[in-house]
Amino acid sequence: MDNRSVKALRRVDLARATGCNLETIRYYETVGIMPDPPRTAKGYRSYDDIHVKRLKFVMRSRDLGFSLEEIRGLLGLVDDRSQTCAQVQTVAETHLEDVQAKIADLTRIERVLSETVARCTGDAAPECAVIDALLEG
Amino acid sequence: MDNRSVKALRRVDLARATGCNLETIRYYETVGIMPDPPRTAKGYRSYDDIHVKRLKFVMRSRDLGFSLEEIRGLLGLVDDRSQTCAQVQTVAETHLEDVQAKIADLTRIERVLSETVARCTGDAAPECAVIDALLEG
DNA sequence: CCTTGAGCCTGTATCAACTACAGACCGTAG
DNA sequence: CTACGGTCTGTAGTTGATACAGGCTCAAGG
Repeated sequence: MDNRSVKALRRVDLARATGCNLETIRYYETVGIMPDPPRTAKGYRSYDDIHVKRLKFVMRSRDLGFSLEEIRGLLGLVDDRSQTCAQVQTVAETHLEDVQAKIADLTRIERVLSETVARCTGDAAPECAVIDALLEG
Repeated sequence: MDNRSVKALRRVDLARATGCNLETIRYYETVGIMPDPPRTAKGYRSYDDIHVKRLKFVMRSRDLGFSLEEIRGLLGLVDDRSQTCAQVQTVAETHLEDVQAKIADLTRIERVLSETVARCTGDAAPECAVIDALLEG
């Protein structure tokens, strides 16, 4: 009988299965993003597929720029599935607006910066358009 | 005789003149971004126009997303003006590339996020496209 | 049986860039 | 005189990890 899918995983296995840093897993446990896993008689952490799934969820969310606070919220909604969709939509839309605001900020910065750099002669002189812009702003 | 321009400023005056947080000024002093200002007989910090100028430079640079490390570098070039332009150009161009990379990242995130949110029905159901995307990714 | 190496455990320190607070002192106006 | 607002220092907290120290355990190879 094939029970690979319920095989107990060590921490290093979980790290390999997800690509997550070993220490980061423990960090997520201490801050409550990941549950404290069951322990073996000797006190070793013992993981299984649900941990792999949850950690992947967390990593994908982090990859999309959700904060750990936001992820905590999303996980709560996953765990307690009632009225989920509308609430998730709110979290995601708020985050989307944050991301769009950041893009707008960075785009402004990019414009100012590239305009300024373009005025740079790049020679060995002590006069520099970038410095002037920063000094006179 | 009008000597407003050389009037000694207290820390709170410097904060008001620049819009910088009071505590941030001290922080910049401890990390060497701002010089330790002269003290009065009673040990109070005493600032003048050069501090205002320098702090404004720092704040404009921060606003453009330069790290304190990068700003330290720029300030060094301002203080010791020899071969400035070419070196400043290098710092600014590297930073510009960082900014562009961040914009690219965030744009990818924005696309994924808005596509996912668009599939959201937003109703009171426990099924949610966002959660599914994060779970199955 | 013993050693070796890999893995486990905990706790603590470090990073950026601030922010905030505690506890004490000072200086001036009413 | 006392209240208020300012100053000083030192230290802790924030976010999201990452790294290391010091010690324990386990499985495989000789």
